[in-house]
Amino acid sequence: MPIQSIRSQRLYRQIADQLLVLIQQGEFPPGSLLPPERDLAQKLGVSRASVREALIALEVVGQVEVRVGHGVLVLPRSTKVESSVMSAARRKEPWALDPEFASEIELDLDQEIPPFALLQARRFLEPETAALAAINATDDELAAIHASYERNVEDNRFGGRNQPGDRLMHIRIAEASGNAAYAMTIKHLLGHQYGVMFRRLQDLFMETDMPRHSQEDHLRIVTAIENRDPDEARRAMEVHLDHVLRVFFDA
Amino acid sequence: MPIQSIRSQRLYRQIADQLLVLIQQGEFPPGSLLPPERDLAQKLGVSRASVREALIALEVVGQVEVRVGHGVLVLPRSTKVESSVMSAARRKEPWALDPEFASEIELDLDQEIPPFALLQARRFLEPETAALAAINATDDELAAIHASYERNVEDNRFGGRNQPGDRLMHIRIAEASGNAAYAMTIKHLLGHQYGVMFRRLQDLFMETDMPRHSQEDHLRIVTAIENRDPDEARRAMEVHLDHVLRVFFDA
DNA sequence: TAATGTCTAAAGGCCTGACCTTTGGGCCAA
DNA sequence: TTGGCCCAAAGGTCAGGCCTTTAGACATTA
Repeated sequence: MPIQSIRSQRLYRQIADQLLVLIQQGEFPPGSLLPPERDLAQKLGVSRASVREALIALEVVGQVEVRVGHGVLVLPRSTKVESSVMSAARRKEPWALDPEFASEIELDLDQEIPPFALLQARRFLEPETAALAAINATDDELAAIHASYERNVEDNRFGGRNQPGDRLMHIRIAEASGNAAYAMTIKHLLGHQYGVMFRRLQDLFMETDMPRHSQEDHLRIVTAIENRDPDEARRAMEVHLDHVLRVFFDA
Repeated sequence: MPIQSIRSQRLYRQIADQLLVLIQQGEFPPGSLLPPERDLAQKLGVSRASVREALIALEVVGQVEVRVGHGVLVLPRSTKVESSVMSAARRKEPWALDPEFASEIELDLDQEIPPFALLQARRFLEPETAALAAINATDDELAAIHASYERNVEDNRFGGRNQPGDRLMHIRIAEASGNAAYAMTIKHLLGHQYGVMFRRLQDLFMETDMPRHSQEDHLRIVTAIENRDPDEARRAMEVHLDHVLRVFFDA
């Protein structure tokens, strides 16, 4: 008689868990700010005190940084957290690691990567994911892509420097490709775009009219995917990333 | 002129620090209960909410355990962890994570990915890295690639089921592409090829003459890279991965 | 007598609403 | 431009309340 021990998780842990998931899914990418405590409390249907407790838990493990009077900053995944999480995964599946293998290879997966390298990799990868998305996306996924596009439009309206909607859209497209490996890869690549160097470059090109330009690109991509036109989706994504690369290159 | 940055520590950290000191001084030895939250709040002259935040911080780092309706239990802890917690709290450095907490958090970046998806992604990505490696590899990197090839030959001689040399070679090639983002991505993709499903499929095709076949493929790739022939390297890698895919597909 | 059920004080869990402090951007004057 | 001022927004903290769980005292029953 296997009895399921019911453990009503304390609220702050449930909240922290949920926030972590959202962070991992690209809803709140590293470098962005979480919604204000008050908003979170309202959206989650809990009190602000509980949200604060969750944020403190996340702060203690190095996932976020709370800045007084400013907001809650999502930190890039620290290697420390990553590794302990991975070791947890390992515990679950003992086979995960060939010790001999691991010791030889730098499994330092979170080393800083030059922005240009990241963009080049995306330039190679994402046109393919866009084309696949045009073929494989479910209706839900189409809706998710469109929602992220709308969000990006919002971002631009307020002139936000950090564009969660942008990144979210690229992630949603990869997810819609029907290949989880692509989705994972894009998430990783985007998760890395928050190093110091990237920040500086980003500040630079926000001076230009990149955002509007970018928005037109995005619309073209979304439209192509919704029209189930893989070739056009691929082209549109290529054009978009070429624009981004161009701005970086000029800088 | 060393300027002392004045930073009014947030209350919960001051409280947590003080509690840690008291615990270390034996005021609240491991196994004992802390005073009730309400008492602590009164004695420290702060609100109960702040005390709770401090307790949660201590709980997250595994220093105490909060038992509903009972009290706050002091856990035994190595001094090493304690001190690093305190200094980390001030410096905002990533710090050791309470294993229990970590295991509760499911980071979905480490979700299992279907073997086929992984292979397809590699099929798309690796021909490119091979071509880039043929162009950009340094002499050291060429040597590393060759060494991993030799090792794979060794693996096959002993008929090892788990082929570290194989994976190593693919990683070395990606590293030699001159783009750290590709290297990281390949490492991630290969790091995922140890799920249960993959293992089973692998066992299957080890029955075939795949290893020898694979070794020929590898030689062709290595040779092309060493000859600085990107097109041939790309083709060779495509052929190799098509072989692998074929075996999987038949299974 | 021993097992079982009931009551209750105390402890943590959570919420509401208020007020304070810090931050950052906009605005205006020097 | 530069500097100062103002103000909205966001986090920091507090007070007090009500709910839920726990564990032990106490009463009940076989």
